[in-house]
Amino acid sequence: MKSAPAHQRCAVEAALDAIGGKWKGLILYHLTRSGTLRFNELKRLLPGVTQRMLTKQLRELEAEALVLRTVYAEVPPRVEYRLSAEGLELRPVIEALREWGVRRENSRGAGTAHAHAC
Amino acid sequence: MKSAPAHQRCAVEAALDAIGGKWKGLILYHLTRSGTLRFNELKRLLPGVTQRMLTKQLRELEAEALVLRTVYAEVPPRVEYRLSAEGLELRPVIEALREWGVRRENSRGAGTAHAHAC
DNA sequence: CAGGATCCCGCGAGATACTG
DNA sequence: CAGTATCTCGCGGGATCCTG
Repeated sequence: MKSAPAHQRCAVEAALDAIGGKWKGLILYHLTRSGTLRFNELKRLLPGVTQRMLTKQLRELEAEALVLRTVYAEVPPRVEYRLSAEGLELRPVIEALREWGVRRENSRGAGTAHAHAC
Repeated sequence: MKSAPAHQRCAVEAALDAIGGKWKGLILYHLTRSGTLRFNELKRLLPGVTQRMLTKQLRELEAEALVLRTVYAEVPPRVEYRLSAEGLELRPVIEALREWGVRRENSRGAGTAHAHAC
């Protein structure tokens, strides 16, 4: 737990603290789409992320109880990540954000073609 | 021609790029609530932000066409910030985020009293 | 009041090597 | 495969001073 700055935090501030990390938004987005993802699957979906950063972001999301981590005692090891109940409640937020992004994308390059990789 | 990163950016990625800065979420939130805010008003609403950072974040939001900046030729100078039409369309996102934050806040400290400063 | 210009430091984050 | 452990560097961002 982090030391509170003794400042009256509003809900939006707290929310942004929980999901505002560099890769957290995208991680949550991909988990809402895929349901369950292994470490390397997630890594492939996040172009440019390093293992170190991905691990760190996942650990923080886990600490916020937004993401669940399941380790299977196998060889080779398998670790799966999925949203917790609390994390699933972020879906409306993510969906609204996605819709905004799509509308924005369309109203910009009004003529050009659009391919969606994700 | 630029060397293409050859990576297909999705709408969510682009959206997070636009509003993912350190203070941008909170700035947008306060602008949705207040409609119009002067520089120092905004600064007071963001505890811990420095002028430098606030200026930088506002400039970036302006460059993304999410925030409009109006300068009044007065003495002392007055500068007002408000959301553009495109920025206003973020309201559903921000509102969904706020609701999530409030629900989360309540389900955590289930017994304790809650005062809302903002 | 609303910034711009400078200086400067810490740590965020990349690269690499190693491991259960 | 899914991570830790180190070392390292750059720049994000704070502090301070100046100005229209």
